Amino acid sequence: MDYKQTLAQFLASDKVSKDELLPLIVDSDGVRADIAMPCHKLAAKLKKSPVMVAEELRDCIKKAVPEWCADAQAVNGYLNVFLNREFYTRDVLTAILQRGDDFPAAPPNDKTVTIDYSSINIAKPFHIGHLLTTVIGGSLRRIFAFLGYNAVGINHLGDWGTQFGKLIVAVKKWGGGDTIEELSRLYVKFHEEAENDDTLNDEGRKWFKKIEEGDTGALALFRKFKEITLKEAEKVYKTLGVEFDSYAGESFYNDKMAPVVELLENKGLLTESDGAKVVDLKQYDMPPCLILKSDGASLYATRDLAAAIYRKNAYDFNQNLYVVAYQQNLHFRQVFKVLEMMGFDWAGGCKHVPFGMVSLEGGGSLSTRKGNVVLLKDVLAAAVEKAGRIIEEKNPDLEGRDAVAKSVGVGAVIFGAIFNSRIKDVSFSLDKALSFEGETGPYLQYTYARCRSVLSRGEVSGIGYKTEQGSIRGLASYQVSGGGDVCFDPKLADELTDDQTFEVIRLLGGFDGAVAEAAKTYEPSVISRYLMDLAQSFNRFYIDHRVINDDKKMQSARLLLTRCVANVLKNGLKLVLLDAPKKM
RNA sequence: GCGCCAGUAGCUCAGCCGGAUAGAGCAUCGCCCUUCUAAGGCGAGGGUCAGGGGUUCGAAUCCCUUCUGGCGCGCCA
Repeated sequence: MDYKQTLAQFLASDKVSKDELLPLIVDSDGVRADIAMPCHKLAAKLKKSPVMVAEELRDCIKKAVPEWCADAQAVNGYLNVFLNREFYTRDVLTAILQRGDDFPAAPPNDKTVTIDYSSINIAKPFHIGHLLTTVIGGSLRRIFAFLGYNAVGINHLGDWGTQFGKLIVAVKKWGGGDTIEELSRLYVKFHEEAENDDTLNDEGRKWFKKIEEGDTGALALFRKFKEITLKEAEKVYKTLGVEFDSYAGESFYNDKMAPVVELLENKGLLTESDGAKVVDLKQYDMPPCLILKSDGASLYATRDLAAAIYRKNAYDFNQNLYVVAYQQNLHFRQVFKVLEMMGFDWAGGCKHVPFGMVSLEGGGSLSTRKGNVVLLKDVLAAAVEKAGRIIEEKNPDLEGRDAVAKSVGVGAVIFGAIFNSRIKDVSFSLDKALSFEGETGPYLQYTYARCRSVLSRGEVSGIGYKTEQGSIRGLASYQVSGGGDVCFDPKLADELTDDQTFEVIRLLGGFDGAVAEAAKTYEPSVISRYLMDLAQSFNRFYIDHRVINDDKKMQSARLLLTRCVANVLKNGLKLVLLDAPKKM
């Protein structure tokens, strides 16, 4: 529903092309105009005054007012255009209703995007530091899938390294290690003890070597750690609604790094430096990228190179995204540059999607080694518990209250993580994570439930609805097209033209733009913000406009609008991982 | 020291590919449930858009610079 396009097309002439005009046209505030064009740039080009240009364009519209346009004015060098509200309303509402209650994904576009997110470490607890990458990545996966991409979610597990040797030492010495909590305690204890006893570290290294060599005992323990961790993590993923297509992590790439090193060698990219093998990046103003340690062992970058190449071969991606904290900015710039130097033309499709740092309120930093963590499952449990209490208080008879409490509580936590731009640092506050008022997930869910509540009444008395049985009540002349079970009667549009109502409709028309923008910028928050605007606007409409009333035509119009808001909210919420309960 | 990122209301943040009066939420204060869910709505107060230059008809937005904060800069990931 982008009428800027339409306007640009309309105004295009042999003097100015559509493409020149389009970037000049802006959304306006709905009062001075719906869409507007400051004419100063154009005036300079045409060597006329902006006032004159605006007037000429206005006259051009006035001469033959197109059906989508209501009025055009020239004010101080601005061309102000008002949309024909009825026309716009018909356009927008019809399109939304045709998509049905569950918007279908766009047809496949033959493009693949791989997304690396969450990427937890084995034998470490799932804490709030992992929340951002997990939900941002999970949301991006849904957004790209919705847009018709083949979206591949990859959990690049941290399942390799000396820490597993250390854990084995701890298990052998102190026992336990059968649950994630025990593993986490052992990990902390090990580091405490190792402070005074360095031989522990040596033993840890020895045990890790055994894992590498395939020692059955060591391997069995290692696998157990992995199993325990994944089982626990999968519970959290299920709660969050986050999914993966692959769990290929560090251990998966063990046998895939040697060929990469060889390739680097053959291309003459490796140089020796203090005993280590590096790729020099001086000409790109970056420090060298370490490929092999002086003892010949591989490094982080080596693994990421191997993983990127593997992903290209396995998935043939067009875009390869890494949802990883911004601390690793330099690392990814180096890796991508090395890929480019290796001659992979797809290196440009690799993108780091950075996000901010999570710290604990009061200044503490998260540290697994010190045991200074807030477990995600605890936060989620607290949120669900609180949601349950509120339901108990406000709506004790609610059916399925446990499920609703879960949707709302979890929704609050997820939404809190996905509402701000990725790049912002976060000081984690439980109070804020458990906030259900104002700009929160529950606010959106509440608005949706409010819509459903109205609709459940409207379906009894309204026209314009398909009943449960499938007949269309009072709609003999209406045509149903597309996937929706409801259609919009064009005659109803004149009931929805007041400012407050039209503002809701304007916002409804912006849904696809918001989703596209979110994908383009890898920012799920664009969608969260959009939904917030829509919900706020609907709530204002709701307070001032009674939907269920005696004027059946007006009621139908408002019911259909409410239906559209509900559907956009529900489908938008899905893209940012939130459920939309019908009642709460 | 060098590099990257950030600095907008008391707090958390939108707005940043230049446009006409800088917007939300939280917090504070005051209103609105005998009509569709008050997890809601309305109103009030609160801003040198970190400071200073510059470009432009027009700058929170672009450029330069200073300050403040975060992060990174070789054998961890």
